Amino acid sequence: MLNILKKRCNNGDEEGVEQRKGPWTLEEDTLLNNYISHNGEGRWNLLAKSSGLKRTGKSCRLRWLNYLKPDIKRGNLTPQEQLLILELHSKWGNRWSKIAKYLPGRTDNDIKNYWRTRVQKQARQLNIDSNSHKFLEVVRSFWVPRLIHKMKDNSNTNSKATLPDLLGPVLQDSSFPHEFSNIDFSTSMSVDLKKTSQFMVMESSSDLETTCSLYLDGSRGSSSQCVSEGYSSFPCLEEDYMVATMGSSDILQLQDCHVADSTYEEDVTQDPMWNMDDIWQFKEYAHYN
DNA sequence: AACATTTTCAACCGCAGGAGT
DNA sequence: GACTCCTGCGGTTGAAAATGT
Repeated sequence: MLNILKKRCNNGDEEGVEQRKGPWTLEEDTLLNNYISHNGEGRWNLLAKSSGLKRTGKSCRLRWLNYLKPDIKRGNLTPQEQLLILELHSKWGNRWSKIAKYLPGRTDNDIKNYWRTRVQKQARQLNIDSNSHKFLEVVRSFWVPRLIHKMKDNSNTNSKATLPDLLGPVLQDSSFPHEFSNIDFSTSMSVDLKKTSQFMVMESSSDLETTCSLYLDGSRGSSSQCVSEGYSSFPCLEEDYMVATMGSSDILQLQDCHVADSTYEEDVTQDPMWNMDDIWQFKEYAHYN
C-alpha cells in the first residue's frame, strides 16, 4: 500500500497528475505543517495544489485533523473519556463528530475506533447487538460502575485536571442555558458541590441538541443514587432526562482526576475490561433481563 | 524462534449537504 | 432550478503491531 499512486480523476483534481496514497511520510507532514502555519487551515483543495503535496485535499484535511493538529491527544482514552463516550453514544448513536466535540483533543476517528474495537467487541462476546437496549442495560449496570471505580482509583494517584476541564466543552456549548453560563466553574464548582447533594448533566430527549443543561440542585432528576452504590442513572433510551447523576463527594473526587495526557500513568484501558467471570455474569444478567 | 491469529488505528471511500454560479 | 465544487461525516479497509501458540 505504501507509495501507491493514482491518477486524479474528479472533484477538481487535475487529470494526469499522480496522487500519493497510503501512509504519510515525515516530509509530507512537514510540508503540510509548514503550509498551514503560514496560510491557515481550510480550502483543502487549494492547499493540496499549492503546498507541493501530491495528495488530495481530502487526504490533507484528514491528516491534519486526525494527526498533525497541535491539540490532538495521543494514547489511550481515560475512564472519564470512555464514560463520556458511552453516555453520549447512548443518546446520539454513531454521531462521532458530535461526540468528539465533547472530548477535547480526541477525533471522531478515535472515538469511532474505540467504539468498534472495544465496545462492539464486548457486545460480540456477549452475543448482544451493541445498539440494542439490552446492551445499554449491561453497560449501565456493569461497565459504567467499573469505569467510575477506576476513575476514583486514579483520582488517588493522579491530580491535574479538574471537573471544569471535563465539563468545559459542555458548558461552552452554544445551546447551554444562559442562566448557567456565568457560573465560574473553575472556582465555584467545589463550593457549590459541597452545598448540594447532586450534580447532573441533563438533557431532554425531545430536543437533545438544544437543551443541554447543568443542574446543581438536583431539582429535575429522578434518580439520586450515588456512584458508590452504582451508576444506575446512566441513561436508558426511553428516559426523558438524566445523563448522569453522581453524589457530590464523588464529583469532588473527580475534580482531582487526571484527564488524559501524555503522563497518564496507569494504563487502565489496556486491562481487559471484562474477564471471563464478568462475561459469564453479564450473560446471566442479560439472560434474566 | 517462527508462525498464526488478533487487535489497533491511520487512511481511504462514497455520500450528503452547503455554497457559489 | 440545475449544475459544479468543496467540505465533512460515517463506514470500511488493510498494514503494522501486539499477542498467542
